[in-house]
Amino acid sequence: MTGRSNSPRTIGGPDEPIVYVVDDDVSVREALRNLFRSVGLRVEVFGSGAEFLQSKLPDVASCLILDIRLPRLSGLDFQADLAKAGIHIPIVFMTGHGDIPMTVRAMKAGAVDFLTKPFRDQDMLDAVTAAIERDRSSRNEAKIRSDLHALFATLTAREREVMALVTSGLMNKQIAAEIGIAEITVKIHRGNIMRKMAAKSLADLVKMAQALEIQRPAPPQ
Amino acid sequence: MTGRSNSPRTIGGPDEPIVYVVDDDVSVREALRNLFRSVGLRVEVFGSGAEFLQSKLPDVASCLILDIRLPRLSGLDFQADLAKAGIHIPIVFMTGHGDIPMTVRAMKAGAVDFLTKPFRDQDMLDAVTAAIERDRSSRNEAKIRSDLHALFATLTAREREVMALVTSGLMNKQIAAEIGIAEITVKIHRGNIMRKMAAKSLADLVKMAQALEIQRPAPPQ
DNA sequence: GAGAGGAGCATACTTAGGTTTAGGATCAGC
DNA sequence: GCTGATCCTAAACCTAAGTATGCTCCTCTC
Repeated sequence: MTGRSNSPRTIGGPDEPIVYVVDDDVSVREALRNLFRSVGLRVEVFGSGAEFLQSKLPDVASCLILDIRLPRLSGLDFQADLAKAGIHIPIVFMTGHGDIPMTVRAMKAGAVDFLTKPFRDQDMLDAVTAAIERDRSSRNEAKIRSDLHALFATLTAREREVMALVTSGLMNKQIAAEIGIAEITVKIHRGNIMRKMAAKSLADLVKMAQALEIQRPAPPQ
Repeated sequence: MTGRSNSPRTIGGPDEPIVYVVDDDVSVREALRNLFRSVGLRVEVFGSGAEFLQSKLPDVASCLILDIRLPRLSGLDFQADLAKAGIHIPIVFMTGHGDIPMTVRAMKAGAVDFLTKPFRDQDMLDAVTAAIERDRSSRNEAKIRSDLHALFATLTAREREVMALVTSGLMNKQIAAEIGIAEITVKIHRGNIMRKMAAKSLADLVKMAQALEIQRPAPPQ
């Protein structure tokens, strides 16, 4: 329930998911645009991967419909380029004449689905629904991690060191011995860490350390 | 480095990975048997899925090579049956005449690879190597979870309840108020929990609770 | 060269966590 | 009816954690 509207035709709201279509065939683009608009999805179409890359991508759940056979750059190579560029968007491939190795490569690289033309409208809609749902949850997780990283970034080097040791289960006195400072100083750092990370309890901090994949630094030798 | 032998031909050791081959064509079975043995892999071959199910599977890293077109039960259906039966083994499919929808279905269901006949020996070996590696790490994780569950099973109902509240970050007095007992009793439970779970610190216990996916029980209303 | 920020330490104090000892109450199973 | 397990509690005691005040020293920046 996103509220704000009961209409399935709500298009263009700031939080509405977007379907990007990249295909060199204008008739395919228009057919897909109509299909997605008919179910109330916001659509952006492009004639090439380059065009898609030049557009700015709003920060909302989205997915990409890609023809495997694009004129300049194949869909598979474009998928690889996106991954290298750090753009993670669920991809649904379409193909008129694909083969199994292509399919395997695409799926191994994380494609959501791989549809053969002609496909049923419902199959495409199902794939897009799954893709957007996948993007929604991965965006959620990314948001949580990034918020946590922002807090972690406010820690000083010493505080990070102490945080790793605290969340690995060491007592203050052990930490003090390990890094060669007084126990009282560890307590001060620890208090600062809790405040800066907005942790309400040690359990909280341990979970944050887990999410941040903070490792206890190996002691020298 | 598994040690014990420098020979790549070590076959049949108790910790050696196993490749299972299920194909109704005896010549395919023998060709694959020879291929895998030539690189020192232990192999078991079967003419049907039923035969494979009747054999006992040792607890070592393994993978399954499956023809998509089996006489009685298709490879895809067999894959689904294995999943339903709780048998999780990485599958490498082979096909002489598969299509893209089959490939997509197999990959979505977790297949490691999907090779078209005739395939190059090296492609099969690469797929098997990846599959066994996947099984090895998933077995490792499963082992850790199961050991943890065994410890958790020794806790009484009350201890589990307290563990959930402790690892959610509540103080002893808050836990006592929440479940209506004295703080001293919470401390006793807590001590028992630490001992039974073999946790060396609270941080340790929190990580265990995370791995066990223990949720704090919702307070009534 | 003044100020800010980080790191460190001491003293003093409060609260939280944890153990031991010693019980009482309930319930299942033999 | 006895035994063992579980749950609960109290008193006494000790250790760990956390906070506040006040100070030194160093380094980087304006």
